[in-house]
Amino acid sequence: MKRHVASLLAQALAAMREAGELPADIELPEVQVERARDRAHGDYAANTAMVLAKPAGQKPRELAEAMRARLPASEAISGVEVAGPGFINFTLAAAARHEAVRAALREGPAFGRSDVGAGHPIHIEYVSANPTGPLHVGHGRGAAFGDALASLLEAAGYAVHREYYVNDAGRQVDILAVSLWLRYLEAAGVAVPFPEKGYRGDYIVTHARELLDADGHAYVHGADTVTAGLPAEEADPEAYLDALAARARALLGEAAYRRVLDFALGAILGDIREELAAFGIGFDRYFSERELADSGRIEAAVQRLTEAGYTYEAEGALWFRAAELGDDKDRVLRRDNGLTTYFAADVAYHLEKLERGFHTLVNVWGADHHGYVPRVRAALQALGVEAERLDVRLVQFAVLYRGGEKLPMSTRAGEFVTLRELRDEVGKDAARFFYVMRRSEQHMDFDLDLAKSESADNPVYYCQYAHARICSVFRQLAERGLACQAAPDEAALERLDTEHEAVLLDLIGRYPEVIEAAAASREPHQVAQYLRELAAAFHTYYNAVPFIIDDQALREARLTLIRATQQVLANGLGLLGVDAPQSM
RNA sequence: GCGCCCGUAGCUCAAGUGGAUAGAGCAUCGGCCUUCUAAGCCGAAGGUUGCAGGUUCGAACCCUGCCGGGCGCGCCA
Repeated sequence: MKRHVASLLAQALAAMREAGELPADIELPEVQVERARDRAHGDYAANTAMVLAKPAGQKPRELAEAMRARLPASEAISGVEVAGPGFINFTLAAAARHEAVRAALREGPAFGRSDVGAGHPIHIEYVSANPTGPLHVGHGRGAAFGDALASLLEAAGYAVHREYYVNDAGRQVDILAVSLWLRYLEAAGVAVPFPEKGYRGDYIVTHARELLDADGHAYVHGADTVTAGLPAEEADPEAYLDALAARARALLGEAAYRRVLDFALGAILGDIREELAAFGIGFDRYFSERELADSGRIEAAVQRLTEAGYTYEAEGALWFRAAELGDDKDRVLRRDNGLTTYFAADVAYHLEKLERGFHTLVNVWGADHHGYVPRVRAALQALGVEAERLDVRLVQFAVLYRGGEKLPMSTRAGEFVTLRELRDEVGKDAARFFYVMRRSEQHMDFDLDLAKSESADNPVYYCQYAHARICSVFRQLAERGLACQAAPDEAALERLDTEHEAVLLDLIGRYPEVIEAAAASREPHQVAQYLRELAAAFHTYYNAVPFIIDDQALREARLTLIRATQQVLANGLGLLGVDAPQSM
């Protein structure tokens, strides 16, 4: 519809130029049509006349009037007015307004979906939490946001691939293996002091026992053998930990060490996947950093940067000239000990994604990684990749509140709240809705009490209740031995003449545009915001107007309207990963 | 110190990405009410969009400088 209005305007402009009402030498602007913010301004508004006023050397309002005179007639438009500083406002004909309701019921779950993405392959990476411990509430927001965004892009017609990048290589994984091994020794009765910087969580103890159950005492060594000759921990806890890891590898041998490491990774990744599944999130692929390294792609990526002339050696390391491409400083690709950096792996990963055929890459990262964006951008740029192909969405952490008190959150002290705990407390639906209710870059306060409350104050509850309430109306209808007999296309929607109904009709008609706009700007919160508006409009309607009335034609018109509302609520909530319950 | 993000009603946040009179929900105040679903419904009040300049027909949005908050500034991942 928006496009239809825009094309009418474009035709008007062309006609004006043809008639000599516009200078032939000026460039015609791209016609912008938007939804009128105020219903008193009709349904759609165009600012074309104001944009054109200056180059055309005419007054905006006069220009608008001239355009109005040249507009082709359209069945969908019942009125055109010039208002304010020079807006051209369009009012939809009733039939066009009703079409949205009929389309919602005809298309069902597909209503709101479009093909603007044209099947364009798009890769979206999110969560990607290190496999060294359970997901916490910081990951939760990235998970909810990333998944909603992926669904949104799908709804807009993109071929979406969801991926989780697993950092299963490098030092932290060795520390994980050592941590688990030490807990395993404890479980087997060998007491080795647990290092300060090891992973101290209970989950390590649990999985260590599982390893003992599975493999028996195969990896047991005496406490003295484990610690003999290691540097003092007090002097340098990190160096001690590395020495301990080296010792584990030496004592166990490569195969057994690898077994312990893989067991630890598998167990923790299993926990993570389980939690994500309970959170309603699944990935098309878990991409292993280790496989990336084994495939030689990291070396290849470094090589390509070198061939492109963007590397140099200094202080024993290989550097990438990031500063030439907008970063603050140059970055190390290969350390003086010969190992490649995390950054090098990430360059390789991004290249690999592009080679898989994804034209657009979306990365959902925690906002604490923002300093990392310029160097990745720089690397892609150095390899000739257009900057627009990578979109990094930064997600701020949420601060939890309970009873008006801020919950302490410190990863170092190990007192982080896990996603599991959050879900146990407020439920999947509330958690997911709250997480995506705000713009991702916005710092956000997460009120646990509100999320839990079963009241209209709770936005999730409010939206879900609207859906359940409509279901309930139809149950009531059946109990009275009635059914909505009119097919959507036959319902007498012209009988809907209250302001409440006008608002609902308007909102339903806007849904496809909301999806398209939210996908284009990659902002799922627009959908959440819209759903609150829709639910509010429905509840107000419900309170003001009875549905189950004697006048059959009017009754069925109203039932058709709320059935369409129900469909849109279900579709929108579905995009956000929130259930639309039949009853509450 | 440098860089990025943020600053909107008492509180939590929107504002279709430069449009018309900056909107919701809590909380506050004033009425009503006990209904297809019940935890209510209707209305009012609440603002120099951190401050000061600038850009233009038009700025919460773009530019500059301050103020305040968050994060980042490893040959860690």
